[in-house]
Amino acid sequence: MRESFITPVVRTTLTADVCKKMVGHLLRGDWKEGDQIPAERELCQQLGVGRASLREALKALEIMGMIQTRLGEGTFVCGRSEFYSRPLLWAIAGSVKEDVTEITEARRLIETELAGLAAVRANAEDLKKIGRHLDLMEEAGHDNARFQTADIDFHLAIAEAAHNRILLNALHLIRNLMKQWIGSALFMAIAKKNPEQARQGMKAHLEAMAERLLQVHGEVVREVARDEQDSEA
Amino acid sequence: MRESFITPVVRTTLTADVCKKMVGHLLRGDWKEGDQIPAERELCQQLGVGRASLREALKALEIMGMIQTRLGEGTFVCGRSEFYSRPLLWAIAGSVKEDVTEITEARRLIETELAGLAAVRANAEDLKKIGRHLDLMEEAGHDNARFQTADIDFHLAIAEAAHNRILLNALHLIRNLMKQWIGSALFMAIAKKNPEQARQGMKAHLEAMAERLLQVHGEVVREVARDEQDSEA
DNA sequence: ACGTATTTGTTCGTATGTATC
DNA sequence: GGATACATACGAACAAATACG
Repeated sequence: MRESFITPVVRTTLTADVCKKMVGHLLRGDWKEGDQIPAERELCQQLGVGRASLREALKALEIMGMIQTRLGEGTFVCGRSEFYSRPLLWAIAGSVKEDVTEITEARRLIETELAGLAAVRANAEDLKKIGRHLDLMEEAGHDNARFQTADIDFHLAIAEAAHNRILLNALHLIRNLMKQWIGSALFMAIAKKNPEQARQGMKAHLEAMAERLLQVHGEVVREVARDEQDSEA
Repeated sequence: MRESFITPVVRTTLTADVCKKMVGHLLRGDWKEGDQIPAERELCQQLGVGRASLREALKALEIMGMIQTRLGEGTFVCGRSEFYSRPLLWAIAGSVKEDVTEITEARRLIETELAGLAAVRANAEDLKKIGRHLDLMEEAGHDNARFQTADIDFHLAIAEAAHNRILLNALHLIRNLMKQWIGSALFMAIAKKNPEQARQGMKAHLEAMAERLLQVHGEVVREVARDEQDSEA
């Protein structure tokens, strides 16, 4: 059977096709998180495209956070959360330095609600993880570097206990803008499965940090300005 | 004063740097929506990089929906909504049913809170805009296309009245996944500056839409599956 | 209607820096 | 240190589509 119409030419670029195909592989699970995907030159042959076209697709996927290439090593598959949040990061990149108060507000909202969800949904494993990070924070004492790392993990554990990846990613984004501490009352509230108390606990701590954040913001602004000068030169 | 430590070497690729710089131009407004940006070879010289590096950055931006290249014509700047929604399409392409639930939850949270903020912060101009879109929704009647457009603008107007760009952007991203209607009770609550009533109003409407969204999701999955078959052939 | 210049699409060759063993 | 594998980056060249005189 033959088509009587001339097939309408759909103009697609090789790069886009390759991109689509690779996204398919990634989402279908042919390439799993942490896997190393074939080398560039090998992929070229398999796909039957030039190296430049492949690299353009690869770079696009990397900037979107789906894969990560390490010089001299190869290309590896990133986790889902990474690739969900990366485009968001680009999207808000322009508004970041504009207004810290808005970010603070957004964070307070998201984190407060996540704490509430966590209080309802956290399972035994979640609680164990949260408690472990809380211990690490205490152990860190006045070692600021260690404390911050533990603090970040602590917040992340709570967010994970809420079991909502979208909000988790949103928090991921905002988190990088602020380093801060948190008390133990919050953990207790979550452990006791008291959503309202958990919300209030988180809220109070975050509000207490708002002032300190405004100070930090000054440094961030200067840093950003310096970066732009560098790239401008 | 000099640092006694060796500066930690930060490894960045040329492509990423170029990408960053161009995003800066786009967000800063040097290149506006619809504008044609300089030709590839011209940009190469201006930036002092090879064409491959530039093209990799360009392709990444195109796939993210920030720019659009047309063969034989040039490269043009896309609108904001385009570049907000594009990454989501990639992300959603392989999402499973549970993701939709999470997205719905995230949206309910954000939009609910935005409504509450709007009730506190909306000024006269905001209210006028919200009211206008509400009128358009009523005028649309059973014309679904018109109704949806008006509805989207209506939600957007409320979000804008909250005066928080971070949350607005987040909503922007999520909004494209869902088309739905909203009643007028919400508007009244906002006009009356009643935050709690506004929150409840928005919440009820969004929850009512959750079921319908799960139906729509089935269609999306089928559409994506068809696209993949095409690209496989 | 035709041809030319411009612009993106695509490939290849080559040189270099980096990580692993 | 050396060998190997890999990504990084540049430049040249040709193809394809479009715009413009």
